[in-house]
Amino acid sequence: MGRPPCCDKSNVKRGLWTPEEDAKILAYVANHGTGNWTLVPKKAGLNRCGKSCRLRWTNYLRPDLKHDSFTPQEEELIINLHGAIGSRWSLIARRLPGRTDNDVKNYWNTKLRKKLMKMGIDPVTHKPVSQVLSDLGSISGLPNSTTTNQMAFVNKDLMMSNMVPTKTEPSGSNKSMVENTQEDQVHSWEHHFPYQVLTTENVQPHVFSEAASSTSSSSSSNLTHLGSPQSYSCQTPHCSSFDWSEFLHSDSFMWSLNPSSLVQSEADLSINAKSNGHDKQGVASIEGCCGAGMEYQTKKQCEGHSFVDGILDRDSELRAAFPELLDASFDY
DNA sequence: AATATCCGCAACCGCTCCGAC
DNA sequence: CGTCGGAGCGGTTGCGGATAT
Repeated sequence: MGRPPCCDKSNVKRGLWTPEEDAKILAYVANHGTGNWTLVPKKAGLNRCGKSCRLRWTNYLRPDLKHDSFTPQEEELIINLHGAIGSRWSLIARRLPGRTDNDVKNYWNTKLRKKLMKMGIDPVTHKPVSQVLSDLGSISGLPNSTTTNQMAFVNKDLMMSNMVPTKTEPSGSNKSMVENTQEDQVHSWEHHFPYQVLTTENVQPHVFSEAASSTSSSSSSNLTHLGSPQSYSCQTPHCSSFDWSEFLHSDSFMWSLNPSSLVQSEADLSINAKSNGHDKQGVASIEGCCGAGMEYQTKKQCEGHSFVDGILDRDSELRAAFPELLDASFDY
């Protein structure tokens, strides 16, 4: 039994707003302020759902909104924050005065996501594509048939895009690579696991052919590796037949794209990794995520802690944090 | 010039959160 | 403590303009 609709949708106007309707909203808000949007249509003389009125106001009519294009600084901030907290658009938007969550979300989906994919970066995990593929292939103890199915839930757009990592971004906007955080890894799980339960046999050949055909030169070795079914028999980082460190080293240049890239440590990210709810903790937590993280990477490097070591450390941490994923009973 | 395709944005949908009762 | 309902959120859809054929 779901909750009843907020209004009678058959009797309210939908679609684009007219200047007259906008004027009514503006006049109402000027006189009464915002709040209790369900009453606004009636009081303002609009044949619209209250929810629709609220959206129109918050996404378009609010006087403090910017309507010009995103600046490179805003762009970089969005990428960094998305890397840190994922698609928490409202939280990201709060860091961008004059922008709404809808603005940020649309900008991400239409511009930034594609930009990252062209750079060979998975926009979901903010990891190099080859590493994402490696991660997918390295889930332990899977029979070949299951493992090949995993490939079908790899971001289709990613497969369709130019997967060749490029050292130089033509536009010169080599956006920050965000070092993998535990949260990123959790995001990876969150985004990819649900798809594993799907029956994907019909997709699989397509995906593999996409992967193979769209791959060339520098990254071809990695993907050929993945495209070979027998190579899935054992791909844990500690498996003798597969050296993850060596594998990752082949992409290490990706991680030096921008030495001044923003990075985060787990300590910086106090955000609850599983905070899918609209927790307010995240608001405060992201405050510190764009600064101090730099020190973390530098410190680690100074300690002789290589990037690959970091990945392996985090792999161990993740395995410790999610032991059920290693449990044979955990059925994909 | 006409048509098809792509792309960006505004708006909608369905869900969760959370405060009031 | 449970229910109700407003508010807010993220994902998705669909329209209209831009671009390609």
